[in-house]
Amino acid sequence: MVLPREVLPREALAAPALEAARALVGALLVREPDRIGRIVEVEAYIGTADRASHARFGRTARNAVMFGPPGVAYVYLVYGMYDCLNVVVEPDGRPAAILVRALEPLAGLEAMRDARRRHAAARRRRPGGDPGAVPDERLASGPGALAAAFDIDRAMTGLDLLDPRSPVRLERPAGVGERPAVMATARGGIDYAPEPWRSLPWRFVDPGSPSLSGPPLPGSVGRPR
DNA sequence: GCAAAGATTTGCT
DNA sequence: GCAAATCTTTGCC
Repeated sequence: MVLPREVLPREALAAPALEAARALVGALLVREPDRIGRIVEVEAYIGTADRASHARFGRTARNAVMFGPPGVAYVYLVYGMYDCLNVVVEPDGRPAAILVRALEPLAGLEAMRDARRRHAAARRRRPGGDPGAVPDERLASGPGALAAAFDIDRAMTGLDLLDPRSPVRLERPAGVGERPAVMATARGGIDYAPEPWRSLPWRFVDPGSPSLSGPPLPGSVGRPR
């Protein structure tokens, strides 16, 4: 991208999870050598009491990194098919993670399209559709699609996303940048969780983005995204 | 050791 | 709007 960038400061992610989540909206996800996306949708999963969080069973082999220091990647496989990228937040010892649900593609769109096609072909079950045919702005809309477009998988769990040498990094435009307006809504895909967890407004989006996943925002016009 | 369910996506009815 | 695809993680016997 044209503008100068800098790695996100770790303090922004050591903050309480809801603050860290807001700070991630508008940040950049960089995938070496050529892919960049602007984060426009995230969800927070906080503590062992959150009945929607993987940390609700306490510390296990899978979620161990959630209990570690902030800025580290936690990638898990969902429904046996899709990898999902989380950013560990809050200080060491407190289990919290932010699920990165959607990006606005900024650079490397062809690489994203190729990666989507490659991952779809690997799951050679269903004939028909071509995931590489989605419009540019939807190449990384949804956590599974995002991980596919950026070639992110479970082997990257534990990777420091704030290390300038990491192949996947969190950055931001350098200098004094205006941050986007952020809207809070309920999290999705957690019908298994009881109230109040199911309805907590722990999903944060840039409401102006054409790259959001899921149903239309409350109050938005019924135009398709 | 086995059964159940899941932080999703896609295509078809 | 609904259901299938797919396999790891977790819980319970």
